[in-house]
Amino acid sequence: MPVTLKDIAQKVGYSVTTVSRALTGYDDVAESTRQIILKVADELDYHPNITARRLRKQSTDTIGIVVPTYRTRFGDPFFSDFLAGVGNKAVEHGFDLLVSTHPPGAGELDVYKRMVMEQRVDGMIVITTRPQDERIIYLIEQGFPFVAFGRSDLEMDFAYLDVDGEAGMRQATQHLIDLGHRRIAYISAPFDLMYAHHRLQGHKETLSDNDVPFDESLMVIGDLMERSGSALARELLTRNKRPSAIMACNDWMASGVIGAVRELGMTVGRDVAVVGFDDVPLARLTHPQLTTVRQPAYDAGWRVCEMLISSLQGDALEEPHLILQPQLIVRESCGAPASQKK
Amino acid sequence: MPVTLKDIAQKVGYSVTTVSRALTGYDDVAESTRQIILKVADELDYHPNITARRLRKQSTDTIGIVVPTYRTRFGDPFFSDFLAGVGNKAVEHGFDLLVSTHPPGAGELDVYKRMVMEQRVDGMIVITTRPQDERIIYLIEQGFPFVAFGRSDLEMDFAYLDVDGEAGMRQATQHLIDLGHRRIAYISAPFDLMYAHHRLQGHKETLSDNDVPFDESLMVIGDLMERSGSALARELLTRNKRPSAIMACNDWMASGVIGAVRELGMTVGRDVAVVGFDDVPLARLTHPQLTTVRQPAYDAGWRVCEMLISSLQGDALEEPHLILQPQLIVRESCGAPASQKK
DNA sequence: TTGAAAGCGCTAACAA
DNA sequence: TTGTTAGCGCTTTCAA
Repeated sequence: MPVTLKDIAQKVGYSVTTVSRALTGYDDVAESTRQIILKVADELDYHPNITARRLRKQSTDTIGIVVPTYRTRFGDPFFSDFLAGVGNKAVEHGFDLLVSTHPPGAGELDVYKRMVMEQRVDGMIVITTRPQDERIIYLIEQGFPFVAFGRSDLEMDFAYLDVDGEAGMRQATQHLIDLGHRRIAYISAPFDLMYAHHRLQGHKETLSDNDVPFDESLMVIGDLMERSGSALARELLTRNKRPSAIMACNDWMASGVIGAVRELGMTVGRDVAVVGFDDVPLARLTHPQLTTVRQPAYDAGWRVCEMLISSLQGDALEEPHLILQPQLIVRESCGAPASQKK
Repeated sequence: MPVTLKDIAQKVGYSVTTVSRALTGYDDVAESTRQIILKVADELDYHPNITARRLRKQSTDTIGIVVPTYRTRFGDPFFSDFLAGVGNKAVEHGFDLLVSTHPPGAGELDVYKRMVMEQRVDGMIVITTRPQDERIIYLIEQGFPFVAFGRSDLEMDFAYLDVDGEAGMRQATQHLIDLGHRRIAYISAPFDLMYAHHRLQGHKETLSDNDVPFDESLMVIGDLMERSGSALARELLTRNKRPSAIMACNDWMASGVIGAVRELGMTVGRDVAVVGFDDVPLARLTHPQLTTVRQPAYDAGWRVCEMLISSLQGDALEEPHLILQPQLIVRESCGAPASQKK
């Protein structure tokens, strides 16, 4: 049986209240009594019952996050680093992290509702935002504290941190154009993800800035998995007028592209340039190493969590809309297109 | 303000007790009253306060897990799949998953103590077990429910699920020997991890079974990261009598080995065979594709969680010591050693 | 079939 | 400086 305040109170002969106060560090307890109480609490190895405290305080000091699990894994390897950042920040401030997974399909919103309505958590972190995001709409309507990783396309205002996908794709596209590429294929993420729009926009604008027409037929949509990257690349590269470069919306699809290029007997970086997005650890391990756009996943998780904790502690966020700048990491998977080299 | 039982009671004119009973599905409530209560509860969008229920029931329906975060990421990419498995299983049974991270260093045990003593969770999952595992000793001493992923080297008995690392390394080593390799380097995991011992044992036994002497100098210890794999490989491959094959205790180090081999101007699979362990998604994406031993991470997480939930629900585990068999996945990174091919 | 009362362990307003 | 009292929202005897 766990030790309670009552046990200590009985042993020291003070009231439960006094014991509580002594242990919580109030200054209206005589130093001598405090010493006795502390000593006994220590002897008995007392730890407060967190549930009772929560009920009384009407707050849980817990942050909720729902991680999409696609088939048998985290939807995106990006999330494990993001989650590490969130977790470390939460621990630092004494917050618990309640992680729920949700296999693909409907019912995602219910997970949020449950966390909110049953008062399991004090605030939530929303990831993989969508243009019309019902989770965000719900949380705003409920007036429930949350911070999103990613923007949305709603009228309503809310706190978020995002990585500037537009700028990221600008850098990447410009890089390819500078290398002489004109026929650039683009493997997008599904457009129900908000970042797919930002990234595509950056891509299009950069083409336009350089007077390269955007060729609709060179844009295809992948499902973020490696297989879809390789399948789409195979299709793109066996066309009559094949692209000289392929950009993918994440590193996993890009690595699939690399595999497909190899299978077709071409050489990445010479025959076809490949660019990814995210800079997950994998990107350094492909051959040739992948040129990609670095998103600071751990850092983003850390800061999103920080924003949420600040607002939970009543501090108005001095900057409720944070945009981190991604960074083009040039490795080996690009190069001047074959035609130029001759 | 959230709706409470009291609100409903007031509205329908019954006592809180009756409302509680009606909502919890007791059969000693008149059907007519139940209907009214259910209707009003629905109208008011009532959801029970989970904290109050927990305090009353003295149980949290929450499972705790502490994920080691090494620098800025999960210590092992393996964990994200494992965690997805745990999470999906927990959700399925209505359990919450409380995830704590712990940056490297001391104080790991304190995270466990806090979860246990403050009664945050009903049971725990322990991962990355060690030969003398203070966390396991602690949990056993406390009589606190837990299931470990991995074995230990303690006198005491406890429930665990493990992957048979010995058998895994047996298969891998035998594979290399069958291909004609005799000088096989072995990059171990640190020996404070229990599985490092099992895997090495499998390796040694297989050598011995095939009358290949174990050469102490060919065994080195890595830190599980890619860099250490490449550094150690560089060292091994620039020796006078260099190994014809290198086995690594996980895929990340193996991918580092592949990189080092390439840098040294040798060819993986022809000059040097490389074998990994885990079969993380990365393994299919290296070039050449990595021959490795598959650990079913998602499945392991799923089943560990299932074991824990069973025992929390009072069912004695019919099989408290589960060993999953890993599977050698032969891809392209091995081959007959160069000398044999001639 | 329903309700009153007690209490899970804690904190906090108020009184002494 | 300390104690009394009340109550967070729920479940569960026990009695009516």
